[in-house]
Amino acid sequence: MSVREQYSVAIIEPSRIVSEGLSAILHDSDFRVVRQFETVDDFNQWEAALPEEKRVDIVLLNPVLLGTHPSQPLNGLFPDACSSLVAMLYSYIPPELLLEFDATIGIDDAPTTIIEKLRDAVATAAKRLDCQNIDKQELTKREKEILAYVVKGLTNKEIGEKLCISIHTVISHRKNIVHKTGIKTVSGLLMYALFNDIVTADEIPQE
Amino acid sequence: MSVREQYSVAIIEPSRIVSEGLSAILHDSDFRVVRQFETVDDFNQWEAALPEEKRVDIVLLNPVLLGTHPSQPLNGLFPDACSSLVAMLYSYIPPELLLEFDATIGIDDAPTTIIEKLRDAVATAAKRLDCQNIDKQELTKREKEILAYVVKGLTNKEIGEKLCISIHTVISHRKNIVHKTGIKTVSGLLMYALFNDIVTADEIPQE
DNA sequence: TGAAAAATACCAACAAATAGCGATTGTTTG
DNA sequence: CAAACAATCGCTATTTGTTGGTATTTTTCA
Repeated sequence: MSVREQYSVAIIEPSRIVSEGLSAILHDSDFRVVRQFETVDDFNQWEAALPEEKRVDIVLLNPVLLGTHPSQPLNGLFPDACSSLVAMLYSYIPPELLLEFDATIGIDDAPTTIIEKLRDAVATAAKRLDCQNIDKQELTKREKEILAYVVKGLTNKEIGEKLCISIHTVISHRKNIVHKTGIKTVSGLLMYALFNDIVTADEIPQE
Repeated sequence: MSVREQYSVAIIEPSRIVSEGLSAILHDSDFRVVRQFETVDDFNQWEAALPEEKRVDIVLLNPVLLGTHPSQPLNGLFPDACSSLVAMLYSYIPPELLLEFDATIGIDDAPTTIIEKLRDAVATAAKRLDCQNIDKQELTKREKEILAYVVKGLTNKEIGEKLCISIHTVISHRKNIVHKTGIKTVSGLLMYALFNDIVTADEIPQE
């Protein structure tokens, strides 16, 4: 995936208006919409028939299509995480469902904003690939979730209550996080979390 | 605002369904919905006529009523920030618009979740008031020195050894730092230290 | 379908941090 | 001078985190 290349985009979006609008906006950019789908199943069917190297660079997906249940379909969607996943938002989506997306586009975003966000998303995906290849050990989804709460300053007990798991489990996850990253201090973990897009700076309570 | 008090709530929400639903859910809690409005103007008119001490504890507001323009109406809404402001979300709202809210309620939140979030919101508002009253003081040179070591991940004992002072002194300094800044978590302190040029990012050990 | 990985849960002993107290010694400053 | 502040040190009690285990259930995937 070189820098000056045109990036291919697939849109999975139930609303034709939104779908067509996005296509129009991306028409004059270096993002090329190769196909539009109305359901995840349609997309999966199409994608399955594709050779590995013809996979799209970006999948623009409306999270409502995933239902309220968390990330089960997502894991199946991108086993190798070779594509960048971007959420198209115009109805309320619980924040925890958005964790696995590389970016989110709002219904009232300006065209320039949208393109900018897509650029960020491919960069994030590229970084994620690097991390997978280079990094010794990637954190699991659950571990990232725990880490996010840790650097936000919640105690183990609070995290356990929030995720409805025992404090022992939280402690176990923390042990694994420390072991995998080799980072023992909260400050170091915060830097790691910021650097790896597990949290953003504005999520850290300054009070 | 004592602990066992009933908190008064005003709802500003264009959808009657949502508005009534919230009222019903809060009916059996210690939150009392005193009035429902469909526009911000309606609310402002009502609120203006109220004596200071009769202001509601919580304003539950649908952010769509604020338009896409950022927080101008919000500042006017609560000049003294005596109330807690909670967002009612069921359509997409740009994240930056949600910064000034003490909490956000999603359309699919369970009643217990809603009540929990409202409780958090009043706590946040109370803390915000405290911060405003005890206006922030500057840290002393020694305190900054301690803070630098804290965010670098040294323990109190290590800091004491490094500076050739007792661990009790370190603890005292830390207490003063927490009290002056109002920041209790290491992550928050790191952000503070970075923001105030007490440390730089590359000084934070990522191991 | 069977093995591996991830998530879950628990224990015990120890280390570290926090809260709430007080107290002494300088230094600055109105 | 007296008051305010900074820096130092001390105590007790309690909470929270760390470390190094073991073990079960669920999920994933080849």
